[in-house]
This record gives sequence, structure tokens and C-alpha cells, in this order.
Amino acid sequence: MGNAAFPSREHDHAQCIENALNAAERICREGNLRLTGIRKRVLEIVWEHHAPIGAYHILEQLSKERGTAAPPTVYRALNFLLTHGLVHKIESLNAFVGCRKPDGAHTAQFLICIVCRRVAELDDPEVATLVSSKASRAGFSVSRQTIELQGSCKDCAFRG
Amino acid sequence: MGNAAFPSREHDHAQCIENALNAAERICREGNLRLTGIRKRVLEIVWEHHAPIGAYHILEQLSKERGTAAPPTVYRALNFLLTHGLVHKIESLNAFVGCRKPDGAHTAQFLICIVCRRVAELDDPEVATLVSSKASRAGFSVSRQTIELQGSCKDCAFRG
DNA sequence: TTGATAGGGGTTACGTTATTTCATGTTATC
DNA sequence: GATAACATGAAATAACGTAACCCCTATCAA
Repeated sequence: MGNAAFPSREHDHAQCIENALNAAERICREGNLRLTGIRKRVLEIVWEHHAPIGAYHILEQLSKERGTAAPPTVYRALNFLLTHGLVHKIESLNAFVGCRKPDGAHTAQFLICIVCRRVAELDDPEVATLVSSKASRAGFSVSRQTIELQGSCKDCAFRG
Repeated sequence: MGNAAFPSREHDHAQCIENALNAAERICREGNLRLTGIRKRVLEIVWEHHAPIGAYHILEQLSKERGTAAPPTVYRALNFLLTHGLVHKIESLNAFVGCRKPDGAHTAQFLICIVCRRVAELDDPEVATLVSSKASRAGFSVSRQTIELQGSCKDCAFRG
């Protein structure tokens, strides 16, 4: 089954960013993709935030560092990262998170805590399979799944 | 299992709008809610369209009829309808559809055809249950599910 | 060396989606 | 008919996302 840990409050954040970047470097090398300065920095910002982050929030950060940056810069980088599975978009928040398992094609589910705003990525093939099979019965062929669960995480123990 | 029909091309559309409005009237009466003129008309517009419709598209229609209407008018009506389960928001499209089963609390899944842009509502408790139970194992308590499947419907038979 | 091509990014402008705020109107209840 | 709660009008602005155009650079073939 899927592993759906929320990042703990004490986890080694620097380490986890580094892991993500290393994975990205490797994937791009293997796939002959160009992880340019901007793309890498955007990925880094997404991971640094470690919670869903909006495109304009990324833009703000980028502007501080470069003095220049417009929306297309960010959206282009995000599209690259999305296309190659390095980040996910959380549709219900219009925001982005780093992918915790950027290797191979996978369909993810997200647990979104409405209290602390953290997100856990659940990669459960059983869910993906069931959902696809139900759709098939209706003659529907699924190309992409958007599964987002809003609620409260363990730490926030909220009655919603 | 869920019933996930896309509206057929020949279905009696007027009838289906009327059914939805009747159901809404009843639900509001029973719940002591005020289905005001604007709210009713917005619900009607959503159903008339019979495909996901954007808030500004609704606004446009409303403006024609009333000469006056600003975004909050529409969003307020939509929020009312959402809150009481009369419409759903399709997060991945930033658009709205009428709920086909406005009775009782239910969690819905949506099949979104990326070719013809129609949407089918699948109300499959098995999916909802599985997803919730997986989340529980992570100590997560789900208050709302957003499940949207993009792909191609039977009629469009698309290789995506 | 030259020229062609393709990808990445800067820049401006614009389009789309959604909320805040404050004032006014309407309805239910007593 | 006072009051409280809910509903709407109106103006402004915030937040999210894309189109179009130009230039630079890397790569490769002639």
C-alpha cells in the first residue's frame, strides 16, 4: 500500500530538498532533458516551501533573487517539471508540490490538511486501479487521475 | 455500483432541467433554505448548459437578463448551491456542473471527457470508501473528496 | 564558415478566475 | 414596527494563467 507520511516537524529538511534535487538531476540526465538554472531553482523553491505553493509565490521569490521575472518564466518551468513528473499540481488549491516519487509513471493521491495546509502524497495503486476499472465499466478510458482528499491530518486531529 | 451515464445526445433536456429544479425546490423547502430568484436562475443556467460551465460564463448570461450582475453575485449563488449539494465544482476545469443526485450526503467522482468536454458523475461508494480507508491508515480524516478522471468517453473513443 | 533549426527565456500585454469591502435591501420573528 | 439575520448591489482588487513576439544559444548539416 501507499506510504502517506506528512513531513514531520523535525525532519531534515535540507536533506530532503537535496534528495529531490539529486533525483531530478539524475532523471533529467537519463532522459536527456535540460534541467536549466531556472527550472532547478523553481524545483528547489517548491521543495523549500514543503507545502503547496502558488505560482505567484514562486515568482515573488524568483524576483527577489534575479531582479527580473515574469509569470511565463515560472509557468514554463512548472510545466516542464509537471511534464516530467518532478512536481504535481494540486488542482483544488491551484498550487504545486514536489513529487515524492519522481521515478516511473505513477498516479498519486493527495491528502490535504485544511488546518496546517500540509500535503501528503499517497501513491496507492489499489486506488488507482479501482478507479480506473470503475471508469472502464462506463466505457471511459482514463488518461489522468486527479484525486485530492481534504481533511485533517493526525497532528491536527480536527473534526470536519 | 455507480451509474455513470454521460447525457445522451438525444435526451430530453428540458425534462432533465425541470427534474433538477424540482429536486432543488424540495430540498430547500425541507432544509428551510432560501432558493431565491438568483440562486434558482444560476442553478438553471448550470443545468441548461449541461456541461461544465465557468462562473464568468454564468455571469454573462445573468447580465444579459438582468442588465446588472457582478462576480460576487454569481459566486455567492454558486457557494450556496455548492454548500447544499446542488452543484459540484470541477476543480481541474474551474467550472461547475449540476449534481445528479442532490439527495443526502454523497461523494462523487467525475469522468471528464477531454474530447467532447462532457462530464459524467459517478457516485461509487466503493471508491469513496476505499479512498477514505486508505487515508485513515495515515491517520487522516477525510472531510471532502475531489476525484476527477480525465480521459475519453465511449463516444469519443480516444487513445490518450 | 555559413545557414538552418530547435529549445529556452525575456518582455509586454492581456485574459480568466475569485475575493474583499462596504453599503443597501429583504425576510423572518417576536 | 423593531430587530436580527440573511441576501444582494457595486467597486475595486487580488490571484491565477496564457499569447505573442523577439532574441539568444546550442547543435548540426552543407
